[in-house]
Amino acid sequence: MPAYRSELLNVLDERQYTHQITDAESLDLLASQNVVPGYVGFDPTAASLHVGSLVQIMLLRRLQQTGHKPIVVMGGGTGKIGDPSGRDESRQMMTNEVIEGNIASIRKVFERILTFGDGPADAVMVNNDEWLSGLGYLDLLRDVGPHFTVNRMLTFDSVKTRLDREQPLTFLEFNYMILQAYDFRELAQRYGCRLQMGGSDQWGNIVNGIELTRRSGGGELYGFTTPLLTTADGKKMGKTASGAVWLNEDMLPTYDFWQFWRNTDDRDVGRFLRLFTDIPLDEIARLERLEGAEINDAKVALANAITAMVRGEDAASKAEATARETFAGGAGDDLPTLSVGDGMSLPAALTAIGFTASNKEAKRKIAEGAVRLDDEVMGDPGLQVTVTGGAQRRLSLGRKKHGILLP
RNA sequence: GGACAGGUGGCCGAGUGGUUAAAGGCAGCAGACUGUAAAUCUGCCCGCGCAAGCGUACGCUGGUUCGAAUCCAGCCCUGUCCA
Repeated sequence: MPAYRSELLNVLDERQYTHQITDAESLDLLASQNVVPGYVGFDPTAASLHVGSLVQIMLLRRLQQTGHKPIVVMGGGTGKIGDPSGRDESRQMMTNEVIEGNIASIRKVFERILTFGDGPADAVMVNNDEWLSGLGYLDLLRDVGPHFTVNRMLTFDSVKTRLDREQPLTFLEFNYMILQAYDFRELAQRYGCRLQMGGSDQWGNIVNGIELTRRSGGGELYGFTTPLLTTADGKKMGKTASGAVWLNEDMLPTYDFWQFWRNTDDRDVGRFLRLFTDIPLDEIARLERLEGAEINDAKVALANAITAMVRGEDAASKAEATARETFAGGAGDDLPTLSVGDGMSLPAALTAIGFTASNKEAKRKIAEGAVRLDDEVMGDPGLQVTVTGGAQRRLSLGRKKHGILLP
C-alpha cells in the first residue's frame, strides 16, 4: 500500500476505488498542492441513473470531500451516439427534448450528493452538447483527426469485442472515443479540468483524451479508473428482478431502494460500506467483523447510510421503520397501498399493487401457495378481496413483498 | 454491386410441414432450508378466462397447403469474403 501525500489519493486508496492511475505520482503531487477539477461523464439515456453509476458518483463526492472540484459531465452530445463500451447493441438515438428532461431529472440526485455553486471546490454540471453540437465536421477532422490512427482505435476493447463477435459497430459509434477525448481537452480549457475518472471500461477513452490534449499542446492531464464493480455472485451492479435500481425517487420507491441494500450479499457488505457510505473506516472494520445473523446490523447500517445520502434522511428512517415493522409481522406505512373499492379479485389486486406482472402470473403464485392475506395463505384464485370499514389488510407475496389494502 | 451465411421468447441457443406456446442453458419469480444473506433441492416462467377455451408469437409483406417458425416470392436488416 503506497502512502500518498494527497488526501484525495489516500482516501480513494483506503476505500478501494483504485484500479488504474495514469501517473499516480504527478497526480498525487498536484492534488496535494492545488484544487484539482476532475470530471466523470454520465449518459442521460434515462430519466435517472441507477446504482451501477453510484461508484462513479461517489468518486466525485470523494473528490469534493477532499477539497477538489467535481465536474459532472452529462453526455447530451455523446448520448446522441452511444458508447460502444460493454454494449453489444447500439443505443437508440434520442431527441433533444428527451435528453434535456433526463438531465434535469438526474441533476436532482446529484444535488443531494454534491454541493453545487460558484466556489472553487463547488460542483458544476455541464452538458457536452454545448461544445459538441456546434462542431463542424471538417474542422473536427483537421483538428483532431491527425492525432488518431485507425490502427490504434481498432485495438481498443470496446471496438475489438464487437468485431470479434461479428457484431455491427457503426461508424457513428466508432467515433465515440474521439468525442470523449475531445471532451476532456475542452474541459481542460474551459474549467482547468485536470482529471477524468471512470470505470475500468473507460480507460481507453480517458487515455485518448490525455494524449489528444498533450499532442495538441494542452498540457498534462490525468486519468483514474475504478475496478468494474460486480456483486459477489458475479453480477453487474444495478439490475435486479424488476429492473434497474434507480436513484430517482419517482422511478423506484424509497422502501424498495432501501430493501435493495438491506439484501446485500454478506460478502459485499464491507466493500459497499467503504465505497458508498461516509462511515469511518474503523467503524466499517467493526461492522465487517460481525458474523452470522449479526451481519444484518451491518446491512441495515449500509441501507440507512446510502438511502439517506440518495433519498434524504427522513426517507431513509421511514424506510427503516417500515422494514422493521413489516418483518415483525406488522405493516409499516411506507409499504405500497391499494384501494380495493367494493372488492377486487385476488389476482387483480396482486397485479394492481405491482407484485406480479399479469393476472396469469398472480394466479400461478396463488397456486404455489406464495400469496398471503393477513398472513394466511390464500389458495383460491377466484377470491374477491374486500376491506370493510376503516380497516386495512396486509397482502403479501413471498417473504419480502408486502402491501396494504385499503377500502 | 456480387457470392455465401444468418435474423426464434429478457439474453444465449435448438428446431426444416402437423403431437411446437416452440428443446436446452442463463437470468427471473415462488416453495423448502436460513439470517429479509449465500449455497442446495423443488415448482413455475406470453396474455385473457374459475374453467372448457380463446387470442397473440419465430425480421416484414404476400403466397402455397386441410395445416407453416419450418416451403415459395418480394422486401428490410446483420455478418464474412470478393469487387
